Amino acid sequence: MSYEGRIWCGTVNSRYLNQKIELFGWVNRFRDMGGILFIDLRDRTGIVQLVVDQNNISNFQELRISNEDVLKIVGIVRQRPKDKINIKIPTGEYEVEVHEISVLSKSLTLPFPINEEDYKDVSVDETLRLKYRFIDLRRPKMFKNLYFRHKLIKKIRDFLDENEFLEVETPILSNPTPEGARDFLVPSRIQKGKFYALPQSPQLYKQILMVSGIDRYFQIAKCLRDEDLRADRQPEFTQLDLEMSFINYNDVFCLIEKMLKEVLLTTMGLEIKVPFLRMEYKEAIDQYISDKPDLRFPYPIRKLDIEKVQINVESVTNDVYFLIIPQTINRKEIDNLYNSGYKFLYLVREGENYKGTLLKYIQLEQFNGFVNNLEDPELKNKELYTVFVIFNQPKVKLNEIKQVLIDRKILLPTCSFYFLWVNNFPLFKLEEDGRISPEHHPFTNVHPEDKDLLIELYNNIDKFDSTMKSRFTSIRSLAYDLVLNGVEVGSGSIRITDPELQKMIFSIIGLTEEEANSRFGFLLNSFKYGVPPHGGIALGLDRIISILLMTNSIRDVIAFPKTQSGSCLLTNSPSGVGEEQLKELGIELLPLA
RNA sequence: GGGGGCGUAGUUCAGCACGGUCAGAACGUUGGCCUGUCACGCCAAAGGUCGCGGGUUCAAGUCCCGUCGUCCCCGCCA
Repeated sequence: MSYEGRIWCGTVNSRYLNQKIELFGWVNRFRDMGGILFIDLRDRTGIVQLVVDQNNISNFQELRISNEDVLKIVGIVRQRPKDKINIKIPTGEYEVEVHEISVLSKSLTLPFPINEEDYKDVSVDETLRLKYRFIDLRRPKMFKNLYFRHKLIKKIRDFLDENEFLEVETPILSNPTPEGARDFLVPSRIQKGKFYALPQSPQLYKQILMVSGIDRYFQIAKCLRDEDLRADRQPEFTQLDLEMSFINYNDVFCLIEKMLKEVLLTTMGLEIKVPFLRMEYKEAIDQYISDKPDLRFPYPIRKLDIEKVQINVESVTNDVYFLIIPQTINRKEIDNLYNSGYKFLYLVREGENYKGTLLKYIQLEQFNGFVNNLEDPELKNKELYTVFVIFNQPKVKLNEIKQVLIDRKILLPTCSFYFLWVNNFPLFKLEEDGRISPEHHPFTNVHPEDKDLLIELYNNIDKFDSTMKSRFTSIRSLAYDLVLNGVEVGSGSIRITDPELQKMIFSIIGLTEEEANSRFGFLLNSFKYGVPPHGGIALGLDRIISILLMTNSIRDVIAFPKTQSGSCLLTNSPSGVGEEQLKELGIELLPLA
């Protein structure tokens, strides 16, 4: 074998011309021509063609090569004749004349094809792929995904290292974290009846590390949440978790922007514009009906000022909203929308040509004046647009219309990747049962401009009924999300370091001092010994990688993912455990319902 | 917890709405031939309890009920 100077199949080139080399790999395909045998030998770097001539190989007749056998060969790299060059593969100018060949191991016939050509127009059932994940990962596409993931994470580590960050590992056997999801529990054998919780995030530990003066911490951290799965949600997932001292949120934004710019450039040659657009939470909800707008489609839903733009419809009793798109939409699609139940007026302008139901309710000149005054970078060409107007309906309807146009690919994205900061999330949300709970987590700092409001509401909380409690949701926090293509890919905040404020928050969310101390006492205690102001963020790496690689689900960028019911089809986890093991843990199972 | 899709040779699928020559195709696999192929070609062959269980019917891949698996979505979760 040869570790030193190993030559990879996909890298055979002129450097090795006429040299005797040793190659290892899998039989990707073979073509037996009778007296001559061509083998495409594959490793993770690619394919090279081997030529096995019966004149060179003594045991030619006994060779019973089959696909996916593992071979070791020794041979001479040759230039292929001009008319025999295969331009489809990087090594296509060369081939290896085999002098020695040995089959290191045989392979059964694969349960599904992995050759890219065989694969082109078919997608194998994912159940099968997951059961035979070891074969699935041989596919160049899957290897590419894992390779990219590796490189991205390595570059992130390098970048943060250069910026004085320290990677610190925090425990997996842990206590419940304040993220609000269900915990995975691990029974303690030594202390029967007690449980560890697997961390939903390293949140508490990283704040402790700030008290410890680590100052800049990060971790490529496994996070675990016992909630239902989705295409972009796994019970265990990987976050880039980081925390910094003596910073404000702007520092976090700049750091992440700089990091992503550098990392995406070096890993995929992608140039992204920084700084990313920053949008107030309120604005996002107001204009895009979402706290994670997809600004590849930068068309807000806006209120029409009917003082300035008259709409002569008698039945307008409520706000009028409009959506303007810088392109024309044909009649058929508009009819389609209308027939699927959306009620709207519309106007399509194409040069001096105006069409649509809105036409007879407006004064065209006035309306054009209004459109021309819209400050909308997407509306450069104001002679080509479609406007939808609705009234007496929630503006969500207009957003749904936009979504239908996107789904039907009538509206096309204006770019491939759009990063966005959504800033100043509310500090609290109101639960259905009337409780106030943290929108992010209870250590999120209040926005300085809203601190007085918080104190005022807090002082009057006893007088509030449930409807008045909703006033709490108007308090802004120093929490922010990073959004990529309409997907939340990161979340963070500036934390509370003022004990009085922290007490207030616990009190508002209904946590008694006792409960707070039992859950987070160690953190609160540490804050008594000199806590620096700090904040941070966690980026969902699986999601980011999945979006960048444009895979259908995050499963395609995770080596061994779980199915929607939380199973690993490769290992058959989760599985039952024996009586003995349960007994040792002091656990008795209830009968299955 | 709820809604929806899918489940037929090793694989990808057709067949199901209208029950009865419907056990089919392609690729793959196996055997044979072939010294320049590269998705090699040619000849031949094997291969399916139609996810599982029950029901309706003279008759069930096909209709009904249940169940299991998987995928997508809502709830939940950043």
